[in-house]
Amino acid sequence: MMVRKKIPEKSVERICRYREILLEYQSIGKEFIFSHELASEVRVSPAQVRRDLMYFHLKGVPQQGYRVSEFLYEIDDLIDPKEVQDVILIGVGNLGKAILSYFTHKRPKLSIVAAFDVDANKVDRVISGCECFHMRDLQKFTREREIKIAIITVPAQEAQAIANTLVESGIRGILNFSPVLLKVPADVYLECIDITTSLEKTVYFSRGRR
Amino acid sequence: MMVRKKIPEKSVERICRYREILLEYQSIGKEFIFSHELASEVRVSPAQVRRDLMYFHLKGVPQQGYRVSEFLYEIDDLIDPKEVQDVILIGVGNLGKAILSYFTHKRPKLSIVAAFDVDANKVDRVISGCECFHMRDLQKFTREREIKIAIITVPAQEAQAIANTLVESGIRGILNFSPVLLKVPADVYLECIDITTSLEKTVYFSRGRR
DNA sequence: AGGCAATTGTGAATTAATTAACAAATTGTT
DNA sequence: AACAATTTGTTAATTAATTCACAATTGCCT
Repeated sequence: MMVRKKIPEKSVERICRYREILLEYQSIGKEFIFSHELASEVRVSPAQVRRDLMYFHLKGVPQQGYRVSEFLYEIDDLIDPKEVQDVILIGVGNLGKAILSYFTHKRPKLSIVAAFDVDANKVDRVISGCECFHMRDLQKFTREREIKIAIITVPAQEAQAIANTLVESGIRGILNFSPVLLKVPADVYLECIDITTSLEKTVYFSRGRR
Repeated sequence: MMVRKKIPEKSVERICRYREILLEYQSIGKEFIFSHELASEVRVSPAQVRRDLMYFHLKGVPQQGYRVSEFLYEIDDLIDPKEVQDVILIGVGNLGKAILSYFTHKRPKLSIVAAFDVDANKVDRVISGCECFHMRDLQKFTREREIKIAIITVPAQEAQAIANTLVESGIRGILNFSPVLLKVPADVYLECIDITTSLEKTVYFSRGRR
C-alpha cells in the first residue's frame, strides 16, 4: 500500500480552512473555484494554495479552476478519519458548554459523545446536546469506549491530573484549553489553545500600526 | 531613539509562554532559571530560548542562568503596552463569559473594560466581573474611549458586521473566536482562534501514532 | 480553426525558522 | 591560583516554508 507523504501542521491547518470556504461555495451553488479565490478568502497566496494541493491529487483545469465537490471529497479523504471519531470533553463550564453547543453536528466524522464534570447539577443531564457524566467515570468510559481524543476545558489546577488519567487510559490526542502547559508523553499529540497568549499577541501586534 | 528589531509572531508567542513559566518559578520562590529548564517546560530547544532572548538584552550568567525577576521585567518591557490597554468583548454567550471570568486581573496591563450583547438579560448588568452594555452602544463606546482591541465571541452570522463596525470606529486589533474568516483592512491586526480547525488538526495528528 | 487570455502544476530561488557548534565567561574545587 | 565543569551568547549550518516564474493547458472568441 502506498504511504501518503506526511503533511506539515501548517498545511493541515490551511487545508481545514479551505474546506470551510469550499463548504460555503457549495452552499451557494458555486461549482468551481480558482486558486486565487480560495487564496484571498483564506488570506494566503495563490501559490500557497496550489502548493498545498500537491499533497493530494486534485486536477484543476485552467480557465475553470477546481471542481468544488471534488476538492471537498479530496480534503475529507485526506483529513478526516475513516470511521466516526468519538471525542470526549472534560470540564463543563462556560467554555466547555460553548464548545459542546458549537460542535454538535459540525462535522459528520467528529462526535463529542460524552462530557465529564464534578458538579452535581451537571452530572447525568444532557447539556448543550451532550450527555454529562461524573468525573469519576472518566477512566472507565475512556477505556471501554476506547476514546482516542479528548478536549480539556477544566481550570488550571486540575488540568494536569486529568491529562495523566487520560494518557493512562490510552488517549492519543488532547486539545487543551486550560491555561497550563501540560506534560504528556511524546507519542500523545497535544494541541494547546492559549487564550492569554493570543490576546497578548493581538495587543503586541496592534501597536505600531498606523 | 533606537528602533527595536521587529519580532516574529512565533517568537512573541514563545516569549508569552516563557512568562507563564517564569511567573510560576517566581511564585515558588526560585530566583534563577536556566535556558534548558525553560526550554523543557515550554517544549522547545534550549537554543531556541537563547535565540529568542536576543530580542531583548538579558544577561544570563554561566553556571547560574537568568535572574527570574529581571527576565520577567524584560518581557513586560518588550511585550506589554506602556499604558493599560482597554479591551472590549462582543458577545456574552458561554464563550464570552468564559473569557471574561478568565481574564479578570490576569495581566495588569490588560483590562476588559466592557462587554456588549443584544440580550436584555445581560445588558446593564455585571457579568463575570464585567459591565455589559447593549450592542447599539458599541460604536459610541469604542469611539469615545478610543478602544484599540476587541474580542469577538458572537455567532458566525453576526461576526463580519461587528468587525466592520469596529474597524470603522478605529479598532487596531481583533481577536476573533467566531467560526468565520473575517475580512478586515490590512492595517488591522487579526488573530483568529478556530476551534474546529484545532480539533480537526488534533484528530489528524493523533492518527498514525502507535 | 487559430489566436488570445487565463490558470494550472511544479521545479528553482528565496526567505524564514531552527538547530548545531563552539569560544567566552563564570563558578566552585582542589 | 590554576583547573574542571557548566552554561551563556552568537555565528554558521541546516532545514522548513513560501514565493517566483514559467511551460503546459484549456476555454473562449472571432
